[in-house]
Amino acid sequence: MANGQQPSTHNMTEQELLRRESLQKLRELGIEPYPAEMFEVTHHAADIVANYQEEILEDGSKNRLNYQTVALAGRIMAAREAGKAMFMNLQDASGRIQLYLRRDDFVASPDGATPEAPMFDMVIKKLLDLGDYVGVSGFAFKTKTGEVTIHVQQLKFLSKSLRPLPIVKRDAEGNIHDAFTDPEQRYRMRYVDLTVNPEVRATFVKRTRLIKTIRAFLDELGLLEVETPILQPIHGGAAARPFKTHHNALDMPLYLRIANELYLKRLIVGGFDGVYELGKMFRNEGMDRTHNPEFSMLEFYVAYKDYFWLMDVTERMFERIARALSDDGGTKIQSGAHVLEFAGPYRRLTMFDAIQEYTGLNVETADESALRNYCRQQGIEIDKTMGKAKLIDEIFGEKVEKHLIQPTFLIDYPVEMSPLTKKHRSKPGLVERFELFVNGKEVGNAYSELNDPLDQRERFEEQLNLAARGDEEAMAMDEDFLRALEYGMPPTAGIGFGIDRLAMLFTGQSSIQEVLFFPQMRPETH
RNA sequence: GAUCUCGUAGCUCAGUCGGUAGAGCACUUGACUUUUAAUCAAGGAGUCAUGGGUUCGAGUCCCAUCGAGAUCACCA
Repeated sequence: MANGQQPSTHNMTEQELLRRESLQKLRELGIEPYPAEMFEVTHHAADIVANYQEEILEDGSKNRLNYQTVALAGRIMAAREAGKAMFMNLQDASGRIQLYLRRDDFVASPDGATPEAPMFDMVIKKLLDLGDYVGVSGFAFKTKTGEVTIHVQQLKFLSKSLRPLPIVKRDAEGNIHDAFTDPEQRYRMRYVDLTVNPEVRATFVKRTRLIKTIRAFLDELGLLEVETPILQPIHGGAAARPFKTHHNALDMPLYLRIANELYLKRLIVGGFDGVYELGKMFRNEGMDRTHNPEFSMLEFYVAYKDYFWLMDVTERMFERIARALSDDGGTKIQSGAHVLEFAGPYRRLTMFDAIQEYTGLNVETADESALRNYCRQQGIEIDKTMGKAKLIDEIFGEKVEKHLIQPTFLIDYPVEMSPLTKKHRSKPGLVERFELFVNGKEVGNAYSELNDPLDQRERFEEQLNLAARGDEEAMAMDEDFLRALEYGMPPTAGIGFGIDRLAMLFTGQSSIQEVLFFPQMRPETH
């Protein structure tokens, strides 16, 4: 405690009290449980386990060939006493390795051992608890059961753990016993989750590899990584409700960005050929297993390109991600019952053709009332405010989306739903837009960007009409963005991906909370 | 936001018809100098999420609140 107060101990559990007593006893013995000086780590558990070598001599004895002097640091995760010897499992960032300690090795230990409190019997056997961080030094060997083990000659406390960790055990068949599984506790105490559930750690390592792969790909493509404002005076670029805040010095409202699209396009106006941003977006909407109020997006914009070019680039990027994240370096990813193939080219299907294929309905020739009848007949929820474009979108969402398992580009959307997208070069009423669907879910959204400033102004005005009719998600007029377009933006292709969704896809997780270290939670009540 | 399910020891979970709170691991004490879900013996550990109600009596039945999960609605 900062003010030197002792925390009250009256509502601590038995085990917490015992650990505090152990801490006190260590101090009384002159052993500092939280030493300041660094501990020099020379090796990591996984490397030793993987690379230890020994040879059998002619007389049958063994000769250890490497790791004769090692120092490791980590948490003690298991301990098995065997008389005057002891086995422990040490867990460091690389994995686990077994430790072997003998009483004889600690009889004359310089580390605070006294006749009244021998290092082994008193300190190691009694005052060392599971979860403590220790530094150990010794040599590697193989036990007679064949497990690579560190024969510990010195042990140093690095940090005492005052709370018992959940004990997760794994038997010889690999079955996990007493796993720490309660999602609430796992998300609230991710540090505990990461400590005891190695597969959770592996998921997050994969997430980072996903992001690094994307960065490398886009850097090689020659795009410039940029940062744009998170606090925006006008929230634009997407249809969503924002978080609102207030800047005191300027005495003005600000919004946490729901998208960065309009800023990235300003940079294309400014003369950059290609830019990308990886960052957090914030949307003040409902939460469920695919939505968190803050989430990560990748957006990139490239001048002189169109949406066909983006489809090619997307195929190459996804193939590379798959190779980086699959277990075998291949392009296939197992996801539930499906094996997803990320080697391109992906199927390209117009929205109208997709609906025709999966419903038999020709939405191009059907009029609004025919679509309404179809929806009613199929039990698709609709309301009176929905125009033809919205009805088509509803039919697609209900009847088609779930069938798009293998990566599929769905192309050419009605103009009404895409206020920032260039009109189709040859199909009236449509825009040059695609969404990428994988595993029945949308993972990316792209288009040939609208760069006609007069057309863009009309689209914003249509949005204002929607807002006037009560649409809380309609976009606001952004005069500065229009001014930028009036100066001239080259033809540009742009695309956005939900990074968390990609992380879920490539790690086989069905909840966004499993790919966010700290998903949003209601406050704990004590 | 709606509906359903759940909340019991540090962890994972039992708890029958409403009748003194249970197990395994973890913890404590003891035995064991190559064990490994170590084993063996003994022991301790609980505001049954919180607050009300019904009842002679509530972990159990009822109501409210808090938290979580699932499904739906909205969205990426």
